[in-house]
Parts: sequence; C-alpha cells; structure tokens
Amino acid sequence: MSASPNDNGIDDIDQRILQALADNARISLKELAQAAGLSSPSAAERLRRLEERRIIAAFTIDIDAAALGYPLQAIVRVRPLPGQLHVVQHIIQDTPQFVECDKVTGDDCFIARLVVASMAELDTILDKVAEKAETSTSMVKASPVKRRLPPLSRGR
Amino acid sequence: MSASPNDNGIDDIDQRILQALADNARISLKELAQAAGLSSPSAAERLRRLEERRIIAAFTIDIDAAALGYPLQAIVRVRPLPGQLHVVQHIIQDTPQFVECDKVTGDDCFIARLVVASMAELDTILDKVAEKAETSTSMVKASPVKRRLPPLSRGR
DNA sequence: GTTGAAAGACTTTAATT
DNA sequence: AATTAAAGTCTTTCAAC
Repeated sequence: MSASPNDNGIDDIDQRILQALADNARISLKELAQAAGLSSPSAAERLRRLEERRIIAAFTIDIDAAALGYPLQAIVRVRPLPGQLHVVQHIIQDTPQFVECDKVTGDDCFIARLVVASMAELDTILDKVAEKAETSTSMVKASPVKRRLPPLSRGR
Repeated sequence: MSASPNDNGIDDIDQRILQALADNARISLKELAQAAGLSSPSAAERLRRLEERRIIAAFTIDIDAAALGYPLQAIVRVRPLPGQLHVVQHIIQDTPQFVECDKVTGDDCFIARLVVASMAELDTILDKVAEKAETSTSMVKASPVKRRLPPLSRGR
C-alpha cells in the first residue's frame, strides 16, 4: 500500500480532472464532476486542492496569434555581448512581441519565442536586439507538439 | 472612421476581456462583464464572438511541472540524420516528456521543450533521440518571460 | 449592439455516511 | 474523502431600446 518513490499524489481521478481542464478550463463543475466520476461538491474540493498544491498554476487561454494579426513566429537564440546580459533581458521583456523567453545554460543565454506581423517587423526587432547580442533565428513552420500536459502518474 | 490597415478588429473592450481571461480563464461572466465594463449578456456575446473568430483558440490550464515531479526543463534542438525526419518527429510526439515541439527553418529541424524528473531521465530520453538525430540541449535556469499575450491592438 | 428582468441552471454549504 | 439536499448565486433568454 505504500506509495512508490516517484509518487506525486495524483490519482486517477485527479488525472481525469487535469485532462478535462486542459481540454477546456471553463467547463462547469457539473461537467467536471461527470468527467471525473464524482459529485459536484467532490469535484470542487479536488479542484480546490489541486490549486492549493500549486499543481494547477493558472487557468488561462491560448490565443491564436495569427488571428490577431501575427502570422509569423520565430524562435530566437540570444547570446548577449559581454556585460549586456541584463540589458538584453530587459529589451526582450519590454518588447511585447516576445511572448516567451527562457534563460538557459550553454552558449545561448536566452531562447525566446517571437510573434510578428511581417518579416519587416521581425527585422526591426532583431536589429534592436543585435545592438547588444548575437542572435540566431529560426522561423516556425509547424508545431507537431502543441503545449500538452507532462506524464501525470509516475511509478503507479 | 476607417480602420487602419493593421486593424484586427479587437477593440478596448475585447482587450480587457482577453486580458482578464488570460489572468483567470475560470472567471465568471459576471466578473468578466465588470472587468470589461459591460452587462453579463453583453460580455457573454463578446466572448462567444472571440471564440467564433478563433482569436481564443482554447481555455486551458498551466501546470506546474515541478509540482508534478518534473523539476528539470530543457530546450532541445534536434537535427534528424538523413531520412530520419519523420521517425524523429514520431519519437518526440510519442515521448510525453516532450511537452512542446516546433518544426523550424535552419539547421535544426525541431526545437522542443522537455520536462524530466532527473538528469538520468534526461539522459535516457536523449540517448533514444540520438540514435536518429544530432541534438543540442540547454537546461532552463529561469523564465524571464512567461507565456504572455501578444500586443492586442495594432495601428489604433 | 446593449440593457434589465425573469426563468432556469449551476455552485456552494452543511449535515450525513 | 464522498454524497445528498437546499439555499444562494450565476447564466441565459427575451422583450425593449
């Protein structure tokens, strides 16, 4: 009956709740309860605990950048020039077309995702970054894995 | 009164709705209406149209991978060996620790995000990929820009 | 396209197992 | 921890502007 070393305390019911919310975060508690095989109050309590445990970090929306007028996406690797790391970080944070940025180990200090309306806009933004960093840019052609949940159970 | 060339049809009210939902996708229509300065029925209609226009692609959750038992994240650049592109794509799709993958231009065919429980698990997964592709892996140390909305208005 | 009111549906609380 | 029932709240519809 003891939990395995990798047990994260997520049982089958929690898994169904997380998957249902990942598919539609605005689902009603009643539907969520049905998906999980519980009554509404039980589902509400499970949900409350998943938030409390910080397993659910946020309820949010996926925006279609193309539908908003940004048909192009790029992944940019950024290596700041000596002494320019913080400056570069602020440029990225202050440029709203950068919708995601990770600070990583290795030659590239940052790997960031950029959405733009046109190649001209991309050029303008990269010219600005290039004053303080070397960059290497790859245009996104497709996304074979869209953001998905990690494996939910371990060692059960 | 004519719209600018870059107008995407998102007015101030839509912007407030999108931002409120990005902050909490489970907010009630009543609260959403308050955030937008509308009545509940009006907010419901705006929301319906944003979904219909596919500007809102999905309501979803952000999971804290660390809280689920995956404290390590990596960004992996993947260059499949000749003839192995589809094989590599399937390996990535079938390995649930890859939570995101983009197909890009340039030397690297894929750029993917990986969550793992340990360096040993990372090693196992990368060994598997390395049979069919060259890889370059960067560990994520921090995320200065968490997933955020692109600029919502253009040329107003 | 927006408002306000009413009917209906959902959520939450509290008592119970 | 889960269930039922009831009270409270929210959502949706519809008539009106």
